[in-house]
Amino acid sequence: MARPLQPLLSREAIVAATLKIIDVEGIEAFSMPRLAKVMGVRAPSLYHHFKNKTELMTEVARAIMVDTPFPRRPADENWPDLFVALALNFRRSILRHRNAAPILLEYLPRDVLIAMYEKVARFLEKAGVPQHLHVLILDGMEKLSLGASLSEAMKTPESQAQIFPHVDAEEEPTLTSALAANEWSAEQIFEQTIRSFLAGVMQLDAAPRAEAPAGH
Amino acid sequence: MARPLQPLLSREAIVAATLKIIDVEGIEAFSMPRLAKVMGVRAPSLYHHFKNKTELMTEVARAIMVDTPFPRRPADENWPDLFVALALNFRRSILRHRNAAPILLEYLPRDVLIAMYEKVARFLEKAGVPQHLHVLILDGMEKLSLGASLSEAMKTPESQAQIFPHVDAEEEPTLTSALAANEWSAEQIFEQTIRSFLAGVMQLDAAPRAEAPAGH
DNA sequence: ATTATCTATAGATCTATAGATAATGC
DNA sequence: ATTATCTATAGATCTATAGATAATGC
Repeated sequence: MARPLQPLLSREAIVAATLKIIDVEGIEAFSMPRLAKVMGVRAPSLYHHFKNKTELMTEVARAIMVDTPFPRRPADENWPDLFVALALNFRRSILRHRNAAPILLEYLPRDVLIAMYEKVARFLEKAGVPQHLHVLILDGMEKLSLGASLSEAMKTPESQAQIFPHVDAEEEPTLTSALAANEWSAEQIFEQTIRSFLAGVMQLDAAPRAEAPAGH
Repeated sequence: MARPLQPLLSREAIVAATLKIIDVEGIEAFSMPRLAKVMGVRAPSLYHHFKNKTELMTEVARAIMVDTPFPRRPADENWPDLFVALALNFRRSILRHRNAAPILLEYLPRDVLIAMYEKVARFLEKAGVPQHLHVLILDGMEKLSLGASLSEAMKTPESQAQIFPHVDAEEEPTLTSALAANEWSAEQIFEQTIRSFLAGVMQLDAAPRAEAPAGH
């Protein structure tokens, strides 16, 4: 065919097709020839749009995170709600493409996150949260969101319902009864964890610090 | 050679050699022929000890986690110290083999973790931490430890010193000044995050709950 | 008989480049 | 001249199995 009348490929379409293959067939099903076949072209044509597979995967990881919605800002005194909402959106973005979790780990789009954190830091400032806590708060939220989402994403379909898979009532009686006493779903635990973390961080400021006994 | 006088291979030695290749040359350098060469045998001999690559990788992930030391138990009233110590040990285990992080994500040895959580749950019970909080505490610690360790492990050598890589002072002034105001190293933030989370969880119990107004 | 190696190899890919070709836009 | 496809292919692997072989242990 040589050059077609209308372009058959675009970076966006290639990224979308890549995600679709990974979502449906899993990450090991992906290859450039497989992608080409899905898009009705030959593999070398893909290299006209991406210089190599790494560049494509970088873009895929970005696509997973980039349209995580930034939540409506709550009233200043309810600032923790922003984190709950943002963390849940983050989690939802990752779980929408759970098969792609390893790609996200490898190609985590730092710049996308950083742009969000700048917005959040501005909000924290406006809400009167002491500046020396901002990095702790942002980093903690990132780690919790990543840990929760990635480990959730890697669960097998069978173990998706359970908080902790593979617990044996005989061998782990205490843990088994703790699980029975737990009142929350995985998502509720996630929310509660974020809220507890933030509440604990604020205690740091309420209590006098070694370097600066008075509050800020 | 056919059967040698002394066995050349063992599961332990194969796992150790696998980790060494991955540690030194990275995950993409690993293959069964490469492993065989390092061990001075031919690739098919490896299949006498592991039925396939997945079985080997499962064992590798297990080896990374399995000798995470369980910390000395602190006095009951200092129970959060157990989590700080355990989380740091967990983190250290992962960072000892940072190139293997993707394998750990894919083959997370649930049973190893579960055995630890049973021990921790027993300690929490003894220390008088309300049972309905145990799962929240364990899950939160797991997510924080995983998120922090995996994202730390994936950092490039250049960005390992920074809390947030790729922050631009022009584009992210608020975040930049928050970073300047941060007093902690990555490890200190990690410890502080764990402590804050646990402090926040305990507030849940101090405050009356909807279902059960009084404490437990 | 079982164990632990080997040789040989099926069979399936993959990534990426070189260079041809035809359509497009200046 | 540039763009977007194609054909052809170099070149490098990989995983895993079948079946041979020789040492071991009962």
